[in-house]
Amino acid sequence: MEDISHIIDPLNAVQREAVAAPAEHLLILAGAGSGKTRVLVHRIAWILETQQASPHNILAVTFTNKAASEMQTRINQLLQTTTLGLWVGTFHGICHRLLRMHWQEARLPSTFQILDSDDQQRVIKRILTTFALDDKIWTPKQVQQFINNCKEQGLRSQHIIAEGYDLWLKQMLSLYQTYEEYCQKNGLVDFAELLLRTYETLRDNTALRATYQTRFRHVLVDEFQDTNDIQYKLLRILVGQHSYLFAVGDDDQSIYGWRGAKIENIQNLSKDYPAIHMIRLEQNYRSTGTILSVANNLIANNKKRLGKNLWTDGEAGEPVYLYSAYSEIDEAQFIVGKIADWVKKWQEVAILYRTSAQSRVFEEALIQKNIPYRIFGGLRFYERAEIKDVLAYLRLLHHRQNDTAFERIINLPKRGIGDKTLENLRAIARQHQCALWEAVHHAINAQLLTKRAATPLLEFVTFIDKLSEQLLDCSLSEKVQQIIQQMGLIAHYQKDDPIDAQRRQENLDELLRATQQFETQNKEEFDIVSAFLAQAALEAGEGQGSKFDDCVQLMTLHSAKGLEFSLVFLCGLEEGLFPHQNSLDEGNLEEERRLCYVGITRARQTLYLSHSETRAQYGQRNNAEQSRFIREIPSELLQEIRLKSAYSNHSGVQPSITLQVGDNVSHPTYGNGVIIEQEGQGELTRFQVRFAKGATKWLLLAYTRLEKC
DNA sequence: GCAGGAACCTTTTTT
DNA sequence: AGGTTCCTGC
Repeated sequence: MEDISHIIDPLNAVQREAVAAPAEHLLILAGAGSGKTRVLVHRIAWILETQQASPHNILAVTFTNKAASEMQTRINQLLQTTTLGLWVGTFHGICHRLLRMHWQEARLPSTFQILDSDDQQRVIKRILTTFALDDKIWTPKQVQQFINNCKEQGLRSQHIIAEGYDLWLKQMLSLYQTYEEYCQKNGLVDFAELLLRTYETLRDNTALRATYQTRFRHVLVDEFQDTNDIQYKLLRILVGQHSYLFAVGDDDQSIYGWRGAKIENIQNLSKDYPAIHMIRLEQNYRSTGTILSVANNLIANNKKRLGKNLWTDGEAGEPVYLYSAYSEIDEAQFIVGKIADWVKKWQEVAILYRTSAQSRVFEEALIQKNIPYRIFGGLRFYERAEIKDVLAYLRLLHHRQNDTAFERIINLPKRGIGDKTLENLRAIARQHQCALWEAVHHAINAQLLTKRAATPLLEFVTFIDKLSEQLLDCSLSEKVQQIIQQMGLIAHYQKDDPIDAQRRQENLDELLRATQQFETQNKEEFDIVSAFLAQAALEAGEGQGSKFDDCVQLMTLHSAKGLEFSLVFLCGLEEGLFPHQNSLDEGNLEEERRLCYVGITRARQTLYLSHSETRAQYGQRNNAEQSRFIREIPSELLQEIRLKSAYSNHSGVQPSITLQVGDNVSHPTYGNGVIIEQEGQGELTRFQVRFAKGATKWLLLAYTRLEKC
């Protein structure tokens, strides 16, 4: 046996127990910062180096591409050899791979295309118009959600029975069925379909199932608490009689219930695999004792838990700070002020918030102080309109029957082909049971269109055919380059929005670079265009290229999962915002609390919590109550930086009522102004202030921060 | 068919 | 407030 000390030695006793456990089903309940990924990676290395299995026998599943690539990198680092045959990937990536290999068994055309959620919505929109339903009630979004929900539960339209007179369900089912037929006919596979189709194929095909059950002797799953129904079913079918499941998860970090993740799957494991061995990783290596204590106290308020208490043998560290701001602008300025004092790397600092809309004020404050920052989330690279435009051309060149691509670019750049003409084309396509591309030829041959519509259409198809022929022997990147140049896309964006055009141009350059890179990395690929398009759909790419290597990180709590920072600001802790009103309405308070727990446990060294007494939302300024999550943290763990001024008698900060009519004042949110009227007494004194910016406001002294100037 | 103004709607996000 | 989609008049 080879020397395996390098795999075992860096681990603590419990981690070692998990990594070197005998071949059996294992559930690792790994608390935040307890070395979850490390255990997974070392487990794989241990299996390989103790020669229990070859790379070929191992399947490791993650939820995000980022997690998958990190795991692959760390495995390679640890083993110092290539691990050919080892499958590490996302659920979707792995299913895509299986379907490409077994398209016949899956009853798919070999050329099936992946529909991203944007494409999916377009298809649904199109179906909805043919149903002629009230579009106020039947929105594409709702239908999309219904279909995806069904698929995520493993249900086809024919499996659902609408009882009695549930007309809504009946209508949804008929839409779902039409959608299924449309996708099947056109060889389209949406994200949920990748999983469902793989599941069904393995379920219905004994030989294939046996092949993979024998092959994958070890199935390892990361973030198990995030699995939904179909993912769980898929895992169950992949793990055969002689295979072992290694599931790593943390019920306290389950924050994706709203998109179908089932915490119950963790409990189901013990039912479905009675012999499963449960190991708890509770020692935290990330945060200070105080931060952990805050996290533990908060999460203890949740009833639905398996129970777990994180501990550390490190220092208690600094207290956790709490700042009560007057407005979200005050909050941002305080936080950015603290960041400006930070002497280590910017990338060690994160501002976490509940909703993306909160990022703006921070952005402005950071720009003002000249601090580099990066906002995560938002539109991702391959979701950008200009990228999707070029890829639609590529799709159409490659596959003239692709209606989704056709519809996207038929009038882009503007060719004078509008909705009416397109509607006619759709009708013709339906009539002849053909693609829109062929419908154009029918229409022109049979003279079904006005000259005004026919001329640009004929021009369009001729041009595409010509371009296609011209690019036949070109490489992927040459094709993309020619599309960008010959279709006049840049000029179109220039006309559309001259300010945005520069950025779009840069993105297109980036796309070109990505295709060149893809070419060099996939030299032996037979159908490189399809491979590239699939990758673009499955890996939508980062939100924005990191313009700076070292910048402050701004992100929602959801995107912060799995990351850690020395200095963390968790802001907007207000009732209605965090916990969010919608979650409260839907009874999902516990998930919000877990989200808060995730946020707290991101911090290594210093954690600031903040809330604001007022907040501008939907164009209105409202008073905001401090979040219950703050109240659930024992006050001795918190150090308040500025006490809530309103009505607090223990604050020590008396609102000073030395202002009077005629005084020039400044306000952190509205700027400078002059007091023109006064009413009320004591804490309830109100001033009417006319601000230089034009607004005149009544302000309750207790809730605002007016300063004489 | 298209541009520009009115009405509408605002959680989280991956694949 | 801001962004998107919808509607109307040219």
